Amino acid sequence: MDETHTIAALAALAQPTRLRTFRLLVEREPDGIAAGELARLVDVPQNTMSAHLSTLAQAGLVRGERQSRSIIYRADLDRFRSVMLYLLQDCCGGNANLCAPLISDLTPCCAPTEAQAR
Amino acid sequence: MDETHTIAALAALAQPTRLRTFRLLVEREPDGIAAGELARLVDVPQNTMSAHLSTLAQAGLVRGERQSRSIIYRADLDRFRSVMLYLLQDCCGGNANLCAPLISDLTPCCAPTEAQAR
DNA sequence: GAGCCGATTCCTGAGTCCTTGAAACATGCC
DNA sequence: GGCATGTTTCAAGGACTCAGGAATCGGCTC
Repeated sequence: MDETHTIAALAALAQPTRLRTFRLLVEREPDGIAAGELARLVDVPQNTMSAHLSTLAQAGLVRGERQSRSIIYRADLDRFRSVMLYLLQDCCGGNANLCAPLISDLTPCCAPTEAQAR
Repeated sequence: MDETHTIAALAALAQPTRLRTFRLLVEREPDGIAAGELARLVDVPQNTMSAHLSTLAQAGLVRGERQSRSIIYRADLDRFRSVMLYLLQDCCGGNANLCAPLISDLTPCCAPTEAQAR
């Protein structure tokens, strides 16, 4: 994950329709949602949604897969996680105070299990 | 932290000069850096930097404080952290798999101490 | 093949962002 | 006051973004 990719991801998420869309897709992992249903859920025309999905896809945050007539979109959690990590990296390189409270806030809801810890 | 503020923060960071500037400020917490020195470090004209700093300030990510002739800018880590939390919230609300590896990646460098844990 | 449906592509007008020269403002020092 | 320094504000042009109507494409069913 480098600066260019991070900028693309941030720009992709810095737009109400796209942020909502992406959050819907994160919620619905790993099932995904069809493009048309996304348009309905977010209440925008299909072509508008298509343009936004293409932005998100270009940023690597979502991926679409054709399934008969529909195209099912899914969030790429790995990519999203690495964007977050890139942004939080600085804290490791000199400012542990940034991450520590964040981890504290995050841990109660979904602490890593033994199996997941590396 | 609501959607509007999050969008503003993401848009503010989704620009190379501003992202670099913000990361410099995070590194240099809690000392801060003067506007002019930031312009020199990032290699942009002073007025360009001033415009970017004003965007970052409007998003709540940085704050400037006059100190004699200079204006010292500092990153607002609390604000930044709450943006991150907003983005990661979904994982708590339905998708623990997103956060767990992130916590694992983050913990080695800066685990919360007893005093900081809530 | 004909028709339909889901999705994308093309296009265009309106709006916003980025940059930078020039001007203005604030502060400190003589 | 006069001047230098650090910073912001103003204005303008070029580039990019967003939304949605119209046309097009791909795939299914009959």
